[in-house]
Amino acid sequence: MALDHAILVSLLEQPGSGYELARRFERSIGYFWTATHQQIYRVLKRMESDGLLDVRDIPQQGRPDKKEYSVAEPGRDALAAWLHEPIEPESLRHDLAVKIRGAAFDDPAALIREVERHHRVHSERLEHYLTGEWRDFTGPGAPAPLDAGQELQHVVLRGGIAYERMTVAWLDDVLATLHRIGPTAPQA
Amino acid sequence: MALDHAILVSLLEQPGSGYELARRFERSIGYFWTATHQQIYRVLKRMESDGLLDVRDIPQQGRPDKKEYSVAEPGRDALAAWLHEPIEPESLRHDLAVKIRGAAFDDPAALIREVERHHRVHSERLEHYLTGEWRDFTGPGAPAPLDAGQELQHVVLRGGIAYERMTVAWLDDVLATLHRIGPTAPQA
DNA sequence: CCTCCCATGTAATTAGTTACATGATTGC
DNA sequence: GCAATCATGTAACTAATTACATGGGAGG
Repeated sequence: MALDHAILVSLLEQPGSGYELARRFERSIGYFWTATHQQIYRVLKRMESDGLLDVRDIPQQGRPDKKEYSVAEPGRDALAAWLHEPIEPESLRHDLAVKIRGAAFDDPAALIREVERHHRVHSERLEHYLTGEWRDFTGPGAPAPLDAGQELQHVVLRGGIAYERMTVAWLDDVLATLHRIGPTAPQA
Repeated sequence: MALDHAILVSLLEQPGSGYELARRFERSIGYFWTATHQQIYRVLKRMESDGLLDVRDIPQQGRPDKKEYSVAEPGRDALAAWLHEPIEPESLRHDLAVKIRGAAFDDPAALIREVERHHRVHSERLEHYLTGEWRDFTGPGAPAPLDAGQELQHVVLRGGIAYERMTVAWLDDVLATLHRIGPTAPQA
């Protein structure tokens, strides 16, 4: 149920509408948690009816009206409670690794294109993160010194950067391995 | 629906019972895909009734009888089809990162214990992977040269090792950051 | 005109988690 | 006697995905 908590954190950082949250889940928060707008609207509704969130109708001109959600006191308490209870170190779910092991029973060389595609995507994400880091934390326009919240955002971003760098390097390794084993007959 | 495919790969590598699969999902396959026995039994039943798997009843003495599943021809085809279609590079779901950003609205220092615990778990996983690598691929008892399937298993394991190493290093960074910002009043 | 952006949602389905349930054997 | 391992499952619930649905405004 960490989507609830991710929403609480995001709304504490900045109140906003379901649409805005959905966009954030494609960007900053989305670096370590994903959610679609359908899911977000549903959860917002539930959390609001549970009293964890407040809503305000905001009429707009030239665009549809929107509902701005913000965290109510009980929501803040719920987040604090979650922060104080331990969570399980999560395990990966990595489709591509399943594919790579599965390739032994098919043609490993046929995977090269797919791996190259993933390599491209992760390289782009890395570039994107690095640009954001420069803009928000390490470049000349960034605040200095950073406050606690910014330090925490930065260390999370550094985690994303480390992850993407590691992944790109591993995909290089995978490609080298696929080329090395070359075209082989699938195993029985 | 990658659980289906993970099961197909695992059963191609070695036929086995639901129980055995559940154990593998705590070990080798579990490094990059998780599943509980309940889920596995349900999916096995579905895949068998869809004709993707064959079952054989194996009576045993001194232990409960078991059902040994193996991949049928249509299952092999289904796996091959999946291997040839592109998948989305997956995004992370990282609870701890949510917690770290959330700590800005609570007491960051209270997270130190939790982060240390995660650090311990990931260090242990790293050790465990390295032991397995030595046993199966790089140590004196390992086969040489490796065949294509073993090469692919090894490169996936190297990915797990790289992931754990990266994570441990990042958690060091997180701990240093938490210590640096020290005890602070939560933000508005 | 067409597409993208803003903004909201419902409905149906699939996947995953948690709790409950049984029962023999092996080792301490 | 008690806990762990082997072996199988059902039931209830929660979470996530996919498809469908609407409608105005802005920009090329």
